[in-house]
Amino acid sequence: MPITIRDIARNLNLSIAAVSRALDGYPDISKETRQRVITAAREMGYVPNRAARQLRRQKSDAIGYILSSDTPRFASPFTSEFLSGLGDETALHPFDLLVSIAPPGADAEQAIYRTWVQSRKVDGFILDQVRTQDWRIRFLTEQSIPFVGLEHSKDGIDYPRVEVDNTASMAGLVAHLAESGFQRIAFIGGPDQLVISDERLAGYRQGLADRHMAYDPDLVQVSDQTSAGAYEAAKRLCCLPNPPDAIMCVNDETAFGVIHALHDLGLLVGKDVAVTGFDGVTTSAHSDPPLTTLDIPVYEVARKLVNMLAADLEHRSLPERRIVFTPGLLKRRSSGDSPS
Amino acid sequence: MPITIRDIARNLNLSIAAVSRALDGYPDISKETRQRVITAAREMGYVPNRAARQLRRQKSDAIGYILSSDTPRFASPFTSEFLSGLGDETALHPFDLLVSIAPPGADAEQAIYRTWVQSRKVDGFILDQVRTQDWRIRFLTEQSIPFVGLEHSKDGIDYPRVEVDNTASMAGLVAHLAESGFQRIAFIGGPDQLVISDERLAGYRQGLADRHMAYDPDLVQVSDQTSAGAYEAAKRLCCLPNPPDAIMCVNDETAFGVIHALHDLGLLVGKDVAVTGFDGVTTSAHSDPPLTTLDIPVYEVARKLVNMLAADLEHRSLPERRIVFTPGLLKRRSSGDSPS
DNA sequence: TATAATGCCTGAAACGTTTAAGTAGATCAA
DNA sequence: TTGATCTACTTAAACGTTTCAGGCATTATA
Repeated sequence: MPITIRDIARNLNLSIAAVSRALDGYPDISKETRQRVITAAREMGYVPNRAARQLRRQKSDAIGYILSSDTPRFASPFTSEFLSGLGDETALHPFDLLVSIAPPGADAEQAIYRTWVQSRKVDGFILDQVRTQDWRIRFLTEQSIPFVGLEHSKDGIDYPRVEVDNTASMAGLVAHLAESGFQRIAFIGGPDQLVISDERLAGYRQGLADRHMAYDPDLVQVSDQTSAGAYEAAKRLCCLPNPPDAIMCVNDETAFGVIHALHDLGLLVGKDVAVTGFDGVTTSAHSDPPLTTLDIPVYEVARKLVNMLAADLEHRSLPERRIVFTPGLLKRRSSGDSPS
Repeated sequence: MPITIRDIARNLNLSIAAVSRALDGYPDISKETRQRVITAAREMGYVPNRAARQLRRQKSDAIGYILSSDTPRFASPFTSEFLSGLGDETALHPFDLLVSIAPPGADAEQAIYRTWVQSRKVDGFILDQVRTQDWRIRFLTEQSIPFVGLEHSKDGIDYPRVEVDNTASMAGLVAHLAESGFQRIAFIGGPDQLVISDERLAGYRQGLADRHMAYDPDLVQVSDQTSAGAYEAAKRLCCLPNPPDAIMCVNDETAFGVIHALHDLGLLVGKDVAVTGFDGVTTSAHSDPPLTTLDIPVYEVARKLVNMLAADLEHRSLPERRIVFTPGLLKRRSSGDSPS
């Protein structure tokens, strides 16, 4: 039987209220009593019962992250780096991290968010894979549940968030490919509700325009951010009468699938066809060949998000409600650069 | 304000007890009443308050996984595949998954397990990175907290677990290297309290003995399962007066560090020096060159563990208290095999 | 000296469930 | 008719906290 506050009270001949207040540091308990309580608590190995505290305080001291079904898999390098940041940072705050997966289907996703909100399982949410129109953002705003997001939806709601400068950096990457001599540049995007798909595609188009290169709709494929999906998309591109000599991808995972497909087609990646990713996951440095990509510090981004949410939940004012990261261009062999 | 059982009771002119029992399916509620309750609950969007339920039932419906500080990082491929399995499988059960990280130091680790147990944060634990003498296993057994583990400690306690046939498979891998013509085989292990370090080293030694190859203690390095640590260990090995022509690693992460070091030393991996890993994480297929490794279905293993724990917590009897996986040998270019 | 203020503590209610124990009313056996 | 047995509920206590509203000394103020 775990020790309760009542045991301490009995031992010290105090009321449970006094013990509770002493532990919480209320000023109407004498210094001396507080000391006695604190040492007794430690000696007896007291740990507050979470459920009781939650029930009374009406909060859970937990933050939630629900993997969207748009996210390929729990195990994708992006997700794992992201989770890693979330986990490491939450550990530094008095919060728990609750992770789950939304079953596929919009209804199922709504159900799980609703349940978590209603059952007060968590006090706030971390959102990623934000969509241009995102019901989650409207829902949580309505319910006044704190949340932070990676990327900004177009719902016209201002929430604490981290953004990546997708458009400009993609345009820059187009320029890099063009300078390396690649002429016919394709793009494989993700599900098109996603903000990143939208913005990265926009950057691709802007990059082409900047260099006065023609935009060919045949060269734009929609995929699902998985390497399996990308494998198929790449094959479709290579079957075109006039196939591309460069394939830009919405994320690294997609790029890995493309590289795989090109290998299978006997094409030399970085020479016959350039490939680029987006995210700069650590494994991108170890692919064969190493992947040219736009590096976002995923781990840091995740930590920042937790930080923002924690500040919000603790009613500290946020230093910045909006943080913009500009990805760094990592030129590697997949776009023809010689090994460093 | 979320809907409570009390709101339903008021609406239907029933006692809260009746509503509670109706929802829980007790037989002393008439079919008809139960139906009314259930539909009302659905219509009103009732979701039970977890904290209240936990407090009353004295359980949390959550299972815990605390990353050991022996684990390199949240973001290692092994961990992420493992987490992925845990997450996917818990989602299929009426449990939450609570993940945290033990701060370094044995005391800090004890503190977090104690806190989780005492505060009843979770009903059971998943343990990995099991050590030959593992206080966690003794502690949880003492406290009668259910848990399952990956690998079996030598504490003489019988608990539900998944084991990998480390020794035999490592011995087999030695044979494969020897057959490929590698003569001087080194081994980089992990922290030596770990069961896997122990058993994989034993397998290495047995493999040498099987082929009547000499065991040279200089060729055995202890590292920390990270690629950074392995990088250093590999350099130490290569500086020996009589350096190895093959390096076997306790896990894939270690192998990645070794490959990196060999690249930097200008050695050709798979030709000058063979490298092998252990785990068969998905990224091992995409390293440069692809890694020869012993494949454990990490994802499946994690799911099995959750399954076992869930069965235990739900008082279903376990079909098997001990599951042994035999890793498959993936021969790839890092040990000299030509690309398939 | 009466009254107010202060310091330090207690009692009791509340959070939303679950569950043991109790109770009307109907049914049934003798 | 009496009492036993069911059925279908209700009452109330409990889980371990937090917190509101006092309350009793002691000290300060008028």
